[in-house]
Amino acid sequence: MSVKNIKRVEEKRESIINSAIKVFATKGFENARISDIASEAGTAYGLVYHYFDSKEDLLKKIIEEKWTLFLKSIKEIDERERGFREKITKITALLLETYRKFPELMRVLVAEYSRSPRLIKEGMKEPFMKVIKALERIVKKGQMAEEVRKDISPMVASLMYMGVIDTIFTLAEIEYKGKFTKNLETRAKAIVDIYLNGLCKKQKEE
Amino acid sequence: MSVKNIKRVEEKRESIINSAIKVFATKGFENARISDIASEAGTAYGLVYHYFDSKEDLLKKIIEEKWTLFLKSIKEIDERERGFREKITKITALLLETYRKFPELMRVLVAEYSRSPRLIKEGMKEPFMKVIKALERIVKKGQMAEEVRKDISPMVASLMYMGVIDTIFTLAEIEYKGKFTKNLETRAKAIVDIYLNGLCKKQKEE
Amino acid sequence: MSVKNIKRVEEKRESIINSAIKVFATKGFENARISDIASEAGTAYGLVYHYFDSKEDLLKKIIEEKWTLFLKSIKEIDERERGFREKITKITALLLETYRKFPELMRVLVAEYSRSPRLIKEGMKEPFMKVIKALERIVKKGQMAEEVRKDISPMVASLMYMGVIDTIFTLAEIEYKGKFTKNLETRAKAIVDIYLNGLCKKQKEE
Amino acid sequence: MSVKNIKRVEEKRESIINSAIKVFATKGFENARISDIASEAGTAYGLVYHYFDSKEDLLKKIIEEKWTLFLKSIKEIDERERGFREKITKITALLLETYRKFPELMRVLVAEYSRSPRLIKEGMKEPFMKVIKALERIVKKGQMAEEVRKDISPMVASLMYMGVIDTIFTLAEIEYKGKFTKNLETRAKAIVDIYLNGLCKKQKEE
DNA sequence: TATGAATGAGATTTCATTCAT
DNA sequence: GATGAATGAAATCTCATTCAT
Repeated sequence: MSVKNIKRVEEKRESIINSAIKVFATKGFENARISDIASEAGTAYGLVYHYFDSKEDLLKKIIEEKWTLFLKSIKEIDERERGFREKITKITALLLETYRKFPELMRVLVAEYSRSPRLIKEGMKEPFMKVIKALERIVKKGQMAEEVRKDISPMVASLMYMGVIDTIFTLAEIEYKGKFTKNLETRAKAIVDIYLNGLCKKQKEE
Repeated sequence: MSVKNIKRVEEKRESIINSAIKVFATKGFENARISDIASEAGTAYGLVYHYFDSKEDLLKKIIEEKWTLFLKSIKEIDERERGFREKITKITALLLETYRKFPELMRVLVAEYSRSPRLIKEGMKEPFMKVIKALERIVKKGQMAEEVRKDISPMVASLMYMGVIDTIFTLAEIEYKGKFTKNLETRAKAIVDIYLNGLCKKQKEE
Repeated sequence: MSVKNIKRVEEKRESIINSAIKVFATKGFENARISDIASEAGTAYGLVYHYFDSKEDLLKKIIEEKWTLFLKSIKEIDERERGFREKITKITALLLETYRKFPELMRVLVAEYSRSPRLIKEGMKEPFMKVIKALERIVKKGQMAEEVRKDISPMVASLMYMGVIDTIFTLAEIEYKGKFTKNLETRAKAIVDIYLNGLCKKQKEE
Repeated sequence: MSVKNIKRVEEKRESIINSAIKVFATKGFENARISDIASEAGTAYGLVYHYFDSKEDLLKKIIEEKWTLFLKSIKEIDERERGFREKITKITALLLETYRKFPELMRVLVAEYSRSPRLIKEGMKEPFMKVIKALERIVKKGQMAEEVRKDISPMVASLMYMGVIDTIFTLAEIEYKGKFTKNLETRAKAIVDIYLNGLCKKQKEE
């Protein structure tokens, strides 16, 4: 096979993945039809089965590939940035920027973890859990640097960060119908700020 | 119809609702079959259609009825308790206690809002939004009493509180397989504490 | 049982029959639900089964009872009137008048014979065939009186008369939406006139 | 797709249509099951939904396609033949010949108009009404040529012609169980003759 | 690779009918 | 008589997946 053909094949696969993301985000996994995805990608539906084993496999590959990309970026941010606040700020900026560009992608990635996790088939939570683990390491370093409270388990702090991101996207859907605006960005920062500094005013005696 | 019969009918309806909650929580709405719900309730599947128009109607009624109960309790707590922290603590205790007793119910109620809201059919978000509105009033009072930061919009604070609850249940699923333990309770409190006081240590100069 | 009760029972049965006629005419037999008929009659649907064995039995009884009434009237007209034309005119007037008063009834009676007759369950064509037989006798007398062509079999002439009636009702439905008007009456007479005198002008040499 | 494949696909579709005609004619639309049609056509029932949207769509397509064919033939006859009687004779011959070859088809086509027209879903009466319109033009020309009575509206005359056809098929069902015989043909001609020349003897004084 | 015809398990929903009260 | 809860057979329709071309 020529190099050009390999590229064309890769493009086709990519195109199916992107269509699947759009359809999964719009209709949800159960209501997404392979034929929707195929026609969105401009191919015959039979072709989907050349690249993926099944509809579930397609979702699994999306989750795996995309979370793995984030994992890489998160690790890079962890290495590059100094303080915990800076790291969280950068990671949030990355996720928001991705949402701005590919809102459907983020909806799929986050929806698929925040649904009742027991429903998630084996092999789909691993990529997400790796991200949690990476976040845990960041929290731990923050605790060692006396920047983060030590009475909170890193796992809990990480899971809650993902909840924060989920909340931001829920807000985006409810109030902004998925459109990214300056206003939304401001509110997103406020949500992260609650996570970091709390909703209540500092109590004097502390 | 005799009083006894009315009661029996009400029990049957209740029994179908409870079975539906269990099945929706276990398999998810899309994968729940009416026949699962019926056999769980010990009735013929046709009977489900005596009480509910469709599977979707069944979910809608559950969401409506149950969130409405919470709405009532939240309003009572708002009236009874003084400070913002006390109110949030009491509401959280109520939700956790309900989770302890009926984990499937809480999974259904929360899952149905945290799904991409666009997927939720009209008529299902209203009850949830009423709860958000009730929380907003609580936040506003907290701001007026100088207990809550005024730079956060009540709507954002309320939505984030629901995200906090969601995170608690996600944790319960991931780490405790849905079983309620003392340990989980402690961690739940920690999560609410982050929401109220922040994850980071207080900065001296502030 | 008191006389009053017998009457009340008879009224109930009548009321169910009339509701059934309305519903059968509106939705067709297959799409008519027993519950439609019952609620139209203002009773519980279970009660229908006190008076009739099944939905099919209900239709059968309607066909039988109502066609039998017509059969009686047709025989009376046959005895009372002299010429063939007079008899046909009187019978047509009777059917039209009934249509004016109870269009649904006529739609049910005629629809149930003009549908592909093979589909009609045993026991439903008998009453209709008795009417055909009565018409045949009228035709035969017309032939004996040299008023009716002798080259047409009475059975064919009778069947065609029913087709004429059917055509009138089809016209009423298509052009007048089932409302009886003076205009419709004029056209109905024209249709019967074609039946009696032909559509074409008389040929001179005949 | 190769030419051969296109042909095979077309054959399959045709085969489903023909099976549907048979089943609709035998059991009636409401009682016809898609699985009956499919097994009659020797395919899986799912395939029916590749070619048609629903059972109703299948009937609609049949009505449309087949009446449209007749419409074409009727127009041709209108152009080719001279007198009104000749045209009616030829059209009748066409319909009878089709009945001889495909009795189920004719039963479906005619049954679907003679059912209470209100029951017929939108989009099904149009093709039939086009035929009526074509017949109306034929009647009008007959009137202009002084061959047809002018006191009859062309619409009424056309509708009645369809009633005549319906009567012929009813006769065929009742007396000949759907088998086409010489005898039936003679009687069919008699029925059309009544339509053209009337059932009664010419009155002398006219 | 690419296509889309073909398959059939499986789900929802309807509703005539029964029957306990 | 009257009611309507309960039953479950049966029908339509969907759609993931296979596979011949």
